[in-house]
Amino acid sequence: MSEALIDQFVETWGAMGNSWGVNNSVARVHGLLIITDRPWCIDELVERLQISKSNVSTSLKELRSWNVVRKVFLPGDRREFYACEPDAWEMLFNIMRQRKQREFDPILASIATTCEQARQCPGGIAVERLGQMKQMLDTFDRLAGMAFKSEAQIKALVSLLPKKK
Amino acid sequence: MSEALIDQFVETWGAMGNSWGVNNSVARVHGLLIITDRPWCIDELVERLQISKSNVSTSLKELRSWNVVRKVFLPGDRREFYACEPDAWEMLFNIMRQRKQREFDPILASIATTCEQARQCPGGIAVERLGQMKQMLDTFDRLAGMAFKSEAQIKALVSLLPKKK
DNA sequence: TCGTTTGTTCTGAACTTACAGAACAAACGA
DNA sequence: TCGTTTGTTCTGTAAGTTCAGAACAAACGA
Repeated sequence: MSEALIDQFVETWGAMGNSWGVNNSVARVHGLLIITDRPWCIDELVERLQISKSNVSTSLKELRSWNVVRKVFLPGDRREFYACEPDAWEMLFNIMRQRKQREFDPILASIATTCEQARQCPGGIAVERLGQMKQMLDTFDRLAGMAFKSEAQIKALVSLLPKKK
Repeated sequence: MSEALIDQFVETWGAMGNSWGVNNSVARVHGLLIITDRPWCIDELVERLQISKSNVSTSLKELRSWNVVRKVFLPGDRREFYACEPDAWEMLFNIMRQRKQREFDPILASIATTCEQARQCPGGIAVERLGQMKQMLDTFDRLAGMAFKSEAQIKALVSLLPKKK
């Protein structure tokens, strides 16, 4: 019975991954590690999720690159086990940090360059609009920087929010 | 010369779309509308971006569904023109609202259900962990709700942030 | 040393997505 | 009315992604 609930969560997490550009297998592996809250080795994951070993292997590599999963060595077992980051907020922050670095920073840099060049030679370009965009992205950048630097405060702040409904 | 700068921005915006799960053509059309800050009709877009009319048409439809582009009628011209939302922050908020609705809310609902069911029958599932996840998503939900309700305040707040660097 | 266990990377087939061009539909003017 | 302009939807192909299985590599014990 509870197996079905696990599946339910794993599939939901997979769907979440899908809408956020994360490969389905990657998200499913992650979901399983989250919901069972214990280390799994590759073959167990293959068996449980019914996907190939290569797929599991690359998915775990990906998850480690996001700092949301780490290797765990269990005494007396040669196999490598994998466990997910135990703190949900920490997990979220790790993902956001990585995404920002990989997907946001280069774009901000590129737009800053364009903005600089446009100042010299306007032409058909809407310099004002470009500036507005740049300013918005800068603000985003600053906010993210602040949040990542004072994670603890953010979490504390969040915990003070009025409770649901 | 400035044409090249426009291209530069359009490609950057396209890349941004890519990393956030938005189709490249859609993002490029959007980028062009943003950076030139004037209404374009379909054939102009076809000509300028060198993509097919069908592609432009569906891209515009998509952009309208995100509330970031709207039809504009120019007096004395039968054609439909398209212009993007003039305020960058408004644009961002519109996108976030839509994405939350489409991609976040259903998942939160699904996890809430799982959470409820798990309370009744724990089994192999880590109820505590599931609760933690749910709580995090709830917080996110609440934050978003607050932000969307008091958009003006958020913008005001943001404008008070210490300036860059 | 060699065989076994464990994990990673490569390869091609299956599936999915993107998109140009064709077909179609609607609005307008003659 | 019919032809022209404008815009949308359909269809087949091309391009890209995903993933199982095969090949490979490394670590360990005998």
